[in-house]
Amino acid sequence: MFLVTALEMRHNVGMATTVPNASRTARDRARVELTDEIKAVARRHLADHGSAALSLRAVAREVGMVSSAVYRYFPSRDELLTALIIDAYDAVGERAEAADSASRDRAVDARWLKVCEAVRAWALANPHEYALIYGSPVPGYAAPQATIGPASRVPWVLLRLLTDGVASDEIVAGETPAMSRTIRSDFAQLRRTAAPAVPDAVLSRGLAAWSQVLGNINLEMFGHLHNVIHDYDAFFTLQMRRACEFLVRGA
Amino acid sequence: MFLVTALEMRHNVGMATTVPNASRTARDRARVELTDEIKAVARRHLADHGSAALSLRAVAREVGMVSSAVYRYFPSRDELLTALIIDAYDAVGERAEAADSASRDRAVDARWLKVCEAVRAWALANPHEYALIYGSPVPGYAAPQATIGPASRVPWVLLRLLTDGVASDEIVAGETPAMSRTIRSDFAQLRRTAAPAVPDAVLSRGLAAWSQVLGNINLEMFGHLHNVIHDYDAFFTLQMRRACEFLVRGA
DNA sequence: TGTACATCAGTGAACGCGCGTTCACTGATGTAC
DNA sequence: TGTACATCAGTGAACGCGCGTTCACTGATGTAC
Repeated sequence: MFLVTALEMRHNVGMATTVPNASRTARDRARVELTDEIKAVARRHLADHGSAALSLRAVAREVGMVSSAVYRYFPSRDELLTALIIDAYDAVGERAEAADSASRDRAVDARWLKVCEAVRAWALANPHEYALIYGSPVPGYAAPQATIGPASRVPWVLLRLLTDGVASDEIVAGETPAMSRTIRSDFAQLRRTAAPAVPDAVLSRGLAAWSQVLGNINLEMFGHLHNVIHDYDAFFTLQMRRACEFLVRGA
Repeated sequence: MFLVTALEMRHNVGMATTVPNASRTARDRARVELTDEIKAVARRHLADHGSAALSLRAVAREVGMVSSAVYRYFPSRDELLTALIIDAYDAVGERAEAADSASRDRAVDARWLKVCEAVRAWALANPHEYALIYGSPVPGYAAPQATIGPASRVPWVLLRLLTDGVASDEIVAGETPAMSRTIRSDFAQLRRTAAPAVPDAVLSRGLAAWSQVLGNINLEMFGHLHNVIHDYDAFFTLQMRRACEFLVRGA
């Protein structure tokens, strides 16, 4: 969970997606369209062969270009990967934000559940993009600064839910477990950055709930529940419901 | 979490590791040693370049063989990968079992915590082997039957702890959440296979605790807590302690 | 509005590389009599 | 114990493949006057 401040967020969000009508010349429009097409084809290749096997040449071939032409759009294979990673974070972030605002008038625990289910639904629909951002990192690839903003969108939604829930007394502080000074200071910084007035105990339970979301999705998608659980939908909802309840009740 | 019955377990466990003195001829001993050396080198290459980039030729070069010679030991690159996966499952399984038996005389929640910490310690010490088995799957690679036994070792330890805890009343059933018929039948089968007399509520909480172990390790190892949490050791222990308490107390 | 120049997308050949796998072979090690 | 034969590890050349990236180029699109 990367985190940036709200200001940085506003600056970063949406920068990765295209800006359809801002540029007017035919050349500019063609450039935007082809950039998108390259990314779309690359995304499909990701789904077929995984991120490590993503090949500029194969993508170029399918787009109908000669391989060197792709370099007019992305300076290297890694930059293309970065673009895909940013798009993936933005896509799941958007789903989470949409799920949150669609349930704006409901209780905080119900909204939390909706957001978690939106994340899972996106993951199931885009397994390789999910693996790209939440699975094992691509070997030899270091995520650049530009990914931090998009990567923060989901955590941001969750932290705002915690903040709202604490403010409205829908989330109770509960017992504060013993914790070291370093952890308390980490939580204090998190509070300052993104979750005003949310007590340590709630932040801790919030992170636990979030780790359970990703843990469950990983177990499910990477086959570790094979032959154990058969109705994944129901199982996920069951687990998330309980995690939610624990989050808001603190016990 | 794959699962096999206890009988299959006994049959599978240890089959992947070497059998030092069972074979006597110089040729056989050399074969065992070289097989191990190839795997050791391959493991190191895994750590350097990731599983997708694991190259038979590179491994052969470092072992000091010509590339085709490796085919005397592994019929293909995928079989070598399978061997590494089995070894990884066996390694983490062994650590979990050792942690469990080392704390045999303690309370069930303490033992659970020890097992979780052993899994994390192994993951931190062998990040790429961890990614190999609990990260995103290797594209184009389908795990064969032979991995199921070793993959079951850790879940097996945890399920036995649940069974013990329920038997000794250290784990209380707690409230049983509403769940669908399919889920109840999945739990019933799990109970039959591996966790006699453990009620649905406890199985459900147990799976939640396990998903939290993997969720936390993923968040930590794959960089999603970067700049948020600084003392990962303390954070993991804090989260696991709370997960444990919830597991045994059921609320 | 028309022209001269600048910008830029896309081409095609080339560089140098590493990969998995097959195959016929040599020579050392093991086995049966 | 010695010999004839079978087994098997390792060699080296070859097959056919795909990769990322560079480079000088052509021709179309855009811009300034």
